[in-house]
Amino acid sequence: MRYSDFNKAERTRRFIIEKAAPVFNRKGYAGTSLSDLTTATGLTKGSIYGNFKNKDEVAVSAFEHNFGFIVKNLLFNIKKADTPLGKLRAYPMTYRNIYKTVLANGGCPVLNTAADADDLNKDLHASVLKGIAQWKTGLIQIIEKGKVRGEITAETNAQRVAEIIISLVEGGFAMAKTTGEEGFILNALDEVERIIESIARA
Amino acid sequence: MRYSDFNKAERTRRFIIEKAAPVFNRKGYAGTSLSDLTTATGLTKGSIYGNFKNKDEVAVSAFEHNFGFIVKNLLFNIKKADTPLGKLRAYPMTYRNIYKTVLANGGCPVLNTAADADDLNKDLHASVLKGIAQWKTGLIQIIEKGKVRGEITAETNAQRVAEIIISLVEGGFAMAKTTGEEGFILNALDEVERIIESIARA
DNA sequence: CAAAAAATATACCGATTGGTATTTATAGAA
DNA sequence: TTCTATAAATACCAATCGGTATATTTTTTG
Repeated sequence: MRYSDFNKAERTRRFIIEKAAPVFNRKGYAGTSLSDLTTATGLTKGSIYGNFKNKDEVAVSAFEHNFGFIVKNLLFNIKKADTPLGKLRAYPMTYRNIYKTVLANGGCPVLNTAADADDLNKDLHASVLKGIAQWKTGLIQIIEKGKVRGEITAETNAQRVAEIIISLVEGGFAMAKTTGEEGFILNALDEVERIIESIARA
Repeated sequence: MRYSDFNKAERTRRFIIEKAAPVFNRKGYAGTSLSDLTTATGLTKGSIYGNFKNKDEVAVSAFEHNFGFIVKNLLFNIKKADTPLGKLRAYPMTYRNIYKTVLANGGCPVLNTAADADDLNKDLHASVLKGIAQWKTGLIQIIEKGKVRGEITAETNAQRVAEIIISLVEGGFAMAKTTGEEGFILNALDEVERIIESIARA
């Protein structure tokens, strides 16, 4: 599946998304202007509007691109593990692998987009909600399977643990990005790992 | 210290900050326009620019106002407690008291402002950094005092615990606000309390 | 390679942006 | 209560905003 497998329009569309993604992630939806996009891509407004309906559509595509990068890495490591506990450990492991890249591109897209899209862009907000729900459901399903298989203690409240893990990772990313101190995300990931071991059956 | 204790300019300045604070917190720096501010206050641009140098100054003042609300509540409860452990417990306790108000005003100002100010507004970013540093230092000092007094185990890494607590609270607020599910912040606060008890000497 | 189709660039639109001089209204001091 | 200082409203500015119609290239197809 090389670039040449697609026609010009599709190639340009992908090119625009790739270039726009880090800009939206850093400057936010309202903070990113069309001229930011023409600068980032080297293309003109006409070209962008020939491939996207409007700025909203570019923003949603950019978010999905950023989110997709994280999901792709997560799935790769989750699939490699063959037990629920192993799959659960794949989450903090994956974030350890990619956190530098994520921070270099402006932080976690889920949190960044969530923070500024709530009141400004309904499509973008819906896309973020879908991402969070997907993340949470994935965690819950693995934990529940772990309980069934006896790897995880029966008293474990899967939803609760899932929400705590998500909050830790998002908060850790946000604080690490804002302060420039990687310790925030690294300590958060340590804590996620500690929580996972604490619900594992001895 | 009533409103009438201040001259007209000071009263108007405070009035503008009060009205602008929730708008900036919800729409972000770039997403809030001058016309948003004139709508929110019922005043004209001339009046706003008569009391503030520019939009940046209104934004910084609004952030400090929002942050001040949280700090005020925190300090009240911290002062009431007379032991380090009690003061530490005052943090999650305070957030439990005010989380509904915080969410109703658009979420935690630290996270909201951090998320969109990083690349757009240096003054605002500096103000957020100061707030986070203040929060973290406060936690560390209480934990260290707890270690000296023997209330908290000597092995406790104060900075680590402080960063985890902050990440949990910020992440919990962000996810609760975005999804509308209070469970995120409530579970995060539960976990903060569990962490505090886990470093308390038996 | 030529013609048709599709993609990109150019030039423009009204509306809104942050910001400022200037005028009018109000508050505070005598 | 009058005068003066100050605060707020009005009217304006150039620049930029998101978006579009049209012209020009560049692909793609026969």
